[in-house]
Amino acid sequence: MVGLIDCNNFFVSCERIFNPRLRTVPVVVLSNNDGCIVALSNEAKALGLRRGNPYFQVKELCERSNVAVLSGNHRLYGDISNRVMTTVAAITGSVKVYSIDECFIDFNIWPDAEVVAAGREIVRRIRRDVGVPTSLGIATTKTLAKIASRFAKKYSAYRCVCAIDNEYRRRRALELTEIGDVWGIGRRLVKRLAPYGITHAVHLADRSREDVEKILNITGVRTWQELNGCSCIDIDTIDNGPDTPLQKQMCCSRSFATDIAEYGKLESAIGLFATIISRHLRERGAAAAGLSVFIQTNMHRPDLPQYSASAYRPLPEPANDTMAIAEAATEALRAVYRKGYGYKRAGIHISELCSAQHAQHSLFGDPADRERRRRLMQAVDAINASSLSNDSIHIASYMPVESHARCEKRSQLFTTRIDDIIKVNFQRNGL
DNA sequence: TCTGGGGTCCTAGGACCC
DNA sequence: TCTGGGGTCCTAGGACCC
Repeated sequence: MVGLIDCNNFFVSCERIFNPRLRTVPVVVLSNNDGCIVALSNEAKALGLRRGNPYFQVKELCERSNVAVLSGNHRLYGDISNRVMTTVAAITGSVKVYSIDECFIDFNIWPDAEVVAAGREIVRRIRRDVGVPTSLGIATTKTLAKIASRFAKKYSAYRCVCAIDNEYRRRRALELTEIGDVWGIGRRLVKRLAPYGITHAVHLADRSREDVEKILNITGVRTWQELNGCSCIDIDTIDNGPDTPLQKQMCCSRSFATDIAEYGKLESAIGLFATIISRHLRERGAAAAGLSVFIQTNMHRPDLPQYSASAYRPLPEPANDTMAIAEAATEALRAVYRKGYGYKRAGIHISELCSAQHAQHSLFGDPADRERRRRLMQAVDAINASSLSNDSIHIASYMPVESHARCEKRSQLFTTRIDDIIKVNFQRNGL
């Protein structure tokens, strides 16, 4: 048996830990730039708000209904996520982190009869030790566990834990689950499946393997197998131990608060992305052999001239130092930039990651220079880590985040910044 | 006259996930 | 005025290899 822990309305729940006033009112959390809603409390959902709503379209409704509106505070969410995962690992011995708010747990360590009780204990401990409400689904495959966790969240009678542990419950769950709610079936596939009368999970599960392969493809067949109780999606590929395989791609991109037309401003934005992405590379002990830069005009404004393009640049040898990345990225930017457009979004994308340790050096590179750069970046990282801002030292062509992104309603860094720790004032003599 | 069969790697694009 | 960001896998097609 495998379990899936899913944190309820995760970003909102993180905010509610440190701000009890938010616990009784509808709350939404916005994306970068305060653009869209990315997380909502149940009260906000009840008002008709949905994930993905552009904020400007629902701003009035939010104000009218006294919705608490927050900008995303991702350092806080990352830290709370770590606490959840650590708490689970302390009970179960291991945990497979799937996303910031989800993890898989191996339930085979308990006898079948004790699975639900063990699950309840995990949920209780996360609530008590971290302060986040969660839902737990338990089943024989990950796709079924996902379905079970939806039931656990949706129906209070389950008291946060739902196990699909026999054939009757599996059939019943598949009958009640719409096909679009199945893990791996998105909007497009819902449309593709509709003409075949496949509207619920049970319809897909009951088709033949050949049919499924014809209508979908090999990934569809895996989903079909999982729905039928045959486990075939490997969680070892999403292991998180020290031997975690390196991810395959990395991307850093942003939308701008206002369109950018001047090349110089775009170059400083690319300088920022280069800074962020090379820091991530160093943190993971990885290096990039090449990168591409993309720029895009505002596609929500068809009345303006549209242009989007990307350009690839190889690096002379795999690198993770900010200067080398920024240099290649700037060169790529020069290749794609066209005058006369207002750019809304830009980014750097790396798809050739390798381990920095085992990188193949260039025959013509200078080992002494390589070592100097490595030590320089080490020093920069150390200084930036010890300062309150992440970016005390940075390359010259760099634009601080605040200057181009809106994040007007961000909460404090309650758990990761010393100045933001909650202060409690005790008063004596009944005052 | 006639032009195989079995591979790999890379890229772009499409689909999905949270 | 105003519409997120960071990933994954799969497929098809082109270029190349022996």
